Amino acid sequence: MDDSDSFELSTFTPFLLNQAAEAQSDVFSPNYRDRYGMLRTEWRVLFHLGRYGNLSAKEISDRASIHKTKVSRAVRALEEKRFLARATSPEDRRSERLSLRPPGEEAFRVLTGAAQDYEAALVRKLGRRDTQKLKDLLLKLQD
Amino acid sequence: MDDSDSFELSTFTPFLLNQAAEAQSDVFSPNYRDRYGMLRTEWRVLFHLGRYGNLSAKEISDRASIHKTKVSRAVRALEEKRFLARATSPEDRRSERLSLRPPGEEAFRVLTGAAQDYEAALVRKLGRRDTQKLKDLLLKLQD
DNA sequence: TCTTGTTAGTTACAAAAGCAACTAACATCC
DNA sequence: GGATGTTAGTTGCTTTTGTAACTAACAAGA
Repeated sequence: MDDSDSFELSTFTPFLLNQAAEAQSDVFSPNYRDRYGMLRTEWRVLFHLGRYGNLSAKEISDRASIHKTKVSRAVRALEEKRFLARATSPEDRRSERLSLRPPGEEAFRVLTGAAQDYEAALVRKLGRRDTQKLKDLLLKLQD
Repeated sequence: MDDSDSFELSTFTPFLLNQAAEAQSDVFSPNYRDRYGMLRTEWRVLFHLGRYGNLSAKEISDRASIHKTKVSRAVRALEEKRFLARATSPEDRRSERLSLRPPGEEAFRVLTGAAQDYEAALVRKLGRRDTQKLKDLLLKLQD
């Protein structure tokens, strides 16, 4: 058998990664979608603000590797939901300080709880060592 | 510190998976995008036909877990590139047998080669054992 | 044969993402 | 101070995806 015959799709890592990422997203996305009408990017932005405090859109974009236009739209959506407030930064008026408002903080708590439950279920499924191993490898993959 | 403080984004698996999947796709996608003007779904459909022989759209959809509308559009795009041919199935006229034409087979060979190179680079980066471990865990995640 | 239900594949419309161009604010250099 | 370049964020337009409705073919039971 030649090379192309022996090359199984199930061994092609980008494909596996994509499948796994979509499958996991399908499992978790109902938490933010059904309950708060949020998109994935909105959930990620909310998470960053809740976890790391007030940030600018640029900082979120850099930290989370999300394109600035996606962040811009997510911020507007979260603002319309009254989940966050914007305040022009005094030292640089191009930039805006984003901060969660009480409903946003509440959503952050609920979703973070769901995320922890999700992780706990993952540990039950893969075991603690393998779960950690998976994360380590995924992190290593990003360099 | 309370729970929400201690929950790091970098430990949330769906986020890590998504980041890693996007990063790997950014690395590999130029192979099919720049050279053949293909989208990811087209590459996946091409791969299935090249690797597993003639299939129907439904079979590809099931095997690859790609929604039938995405498969339908990818098949049309590949047809327009003269990469595949359709033939109504004799035993069920709703279904179409899809088969690669010579240019499609050529693209399949080229891209499969690139995929093998990609995997080889991954093994150099993570090591053979860890690469296999990663794949095993990703597969296990999909149940 | 005539319902009733299911399946393969396509299409139409809406939602979302990607990309480039834009504005306004800053920074630097002369 | 004025020209030049850069940065934060937004907007407009195009491409791609998601969802639901649709057609045509099949299947099975009365």
